[in-house]
Amino acid sequence: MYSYDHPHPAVTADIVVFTIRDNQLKLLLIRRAYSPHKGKWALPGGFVNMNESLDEAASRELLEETGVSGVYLEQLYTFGKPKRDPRERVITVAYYALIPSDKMQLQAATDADAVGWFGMDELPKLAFDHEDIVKMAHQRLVAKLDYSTVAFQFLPESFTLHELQNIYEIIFQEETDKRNFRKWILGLGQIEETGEKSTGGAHRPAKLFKKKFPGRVTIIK
Amino acid sequence: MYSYDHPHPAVTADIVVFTIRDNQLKLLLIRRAYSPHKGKWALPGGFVNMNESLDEAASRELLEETGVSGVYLEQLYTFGKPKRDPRERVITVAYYALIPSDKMQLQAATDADAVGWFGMDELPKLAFDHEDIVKMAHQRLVAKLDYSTVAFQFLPESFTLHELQNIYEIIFQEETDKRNFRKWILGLGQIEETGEKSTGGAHRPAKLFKKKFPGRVTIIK
DNA sequence: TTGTATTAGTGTATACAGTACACTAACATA
DNA sequence: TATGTTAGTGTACTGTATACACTAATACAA
Repeated sequence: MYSYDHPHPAVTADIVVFTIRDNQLKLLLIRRAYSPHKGKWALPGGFVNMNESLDEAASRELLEETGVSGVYLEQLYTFGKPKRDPRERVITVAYYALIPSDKMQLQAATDADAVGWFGMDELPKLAFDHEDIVKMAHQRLVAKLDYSTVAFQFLPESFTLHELQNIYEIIFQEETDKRNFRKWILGLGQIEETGEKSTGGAHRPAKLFKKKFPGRVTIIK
Repeated sequence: MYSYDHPHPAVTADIVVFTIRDNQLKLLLIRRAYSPHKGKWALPGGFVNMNESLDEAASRELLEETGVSGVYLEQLYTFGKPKRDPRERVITVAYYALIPSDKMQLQAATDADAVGWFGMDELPKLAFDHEDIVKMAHQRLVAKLDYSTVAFQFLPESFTLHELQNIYEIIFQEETDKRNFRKWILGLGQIEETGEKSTGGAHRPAKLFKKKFPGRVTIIK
């Protein structure tokens, strides 16, 4: 039992987990096992412990609920309307995470029934105000493509220029000229050839590239 | 006495209040009357009440501690390292506010001794981690000048182009070409002539302008 | 082995936005 | 009426963004 002389809200860290799969921007959701909103889909997340920072809480929850660690994670916004949660006053510090396509299989580490990936245009009805959180995360992601290298966080270690262009086209929902894209992306000076070539397709093999600064998200222009 | 079956942090809303005065970007600080950090300067702010949203808490605190209302206020970031406050776990949802020069006299509404405006390059040592908060607010402000019309929030109802240019130069800390600035700012289509002219100077009077969408901050480019 | 389907890879011309730059206009005051 | 001070204006140049079409290299099937 913990007592205070003035009322305190509960604080959670919830995470909007994005990945790209099947040529779609997808979102990880968890089906709630308990009331309120039992059976509805919701963002992964949970209470912030007293001895951990907000960032730590977010990455711990991400690991616990999805099995993923070491990915890009950024604080998004804090949501705190009084009646968000019917039980008590809950303030949610929302984060968003970007999972590269090759880390995706880790998703199997969790109970498959309660976890699902949903395309942005086929989202189910969400618990609490999680729809607002998702909307804001999506806006932030789209905005950041314009002035940073966040998109690279969806990439595996080595990749073709076509794969990278695909990521931009999927998120922006519009096609880009191939030559202009290449000129631009190479001009950023953030990627370099590995020397290897892609293999397998019934077509000319593509040069493989890698990030010059893997963990880092750079502000461009 | 308020009891919970797991520990809850306290949540505050603190505000970084900017204005432009004496050709400087200035910050409002409050001298702490009580321990901890008694006597040190700190950001205005306080606990979020259980029946108000975070935005409401921020604008209430702003009003209570500075007498200012109806100004631009935007959530900045949430700070929650475990030992930020020596008393208990405190999570601070930080906001920043922009005060137009003509609303400045309202500052006199508060206890003058405990309140002060400080230029960004003459800040005193701050309580808690408020220096981090200020730094981030300043970065956000500078960044937003590039892609929005936030700077207009420093303007009074009518203003000259020179005054507007000054705001940009002060925040960016660099001079701009007059003709290029005018071409650019008029091209945004966000301001229009009032028909009036400035009066008083020993020089040619300047046309006065007003914002087309006063409350609104537009994303540009 | 040859043909076909498929993706990889490349350059140039044009439009547009950003930048550099200097003089005249209108007022207040001495 | 002369002087000091800020307001106001246009053009040439530079660099970035855009539009656009063909050849290269592989897998596979005939």
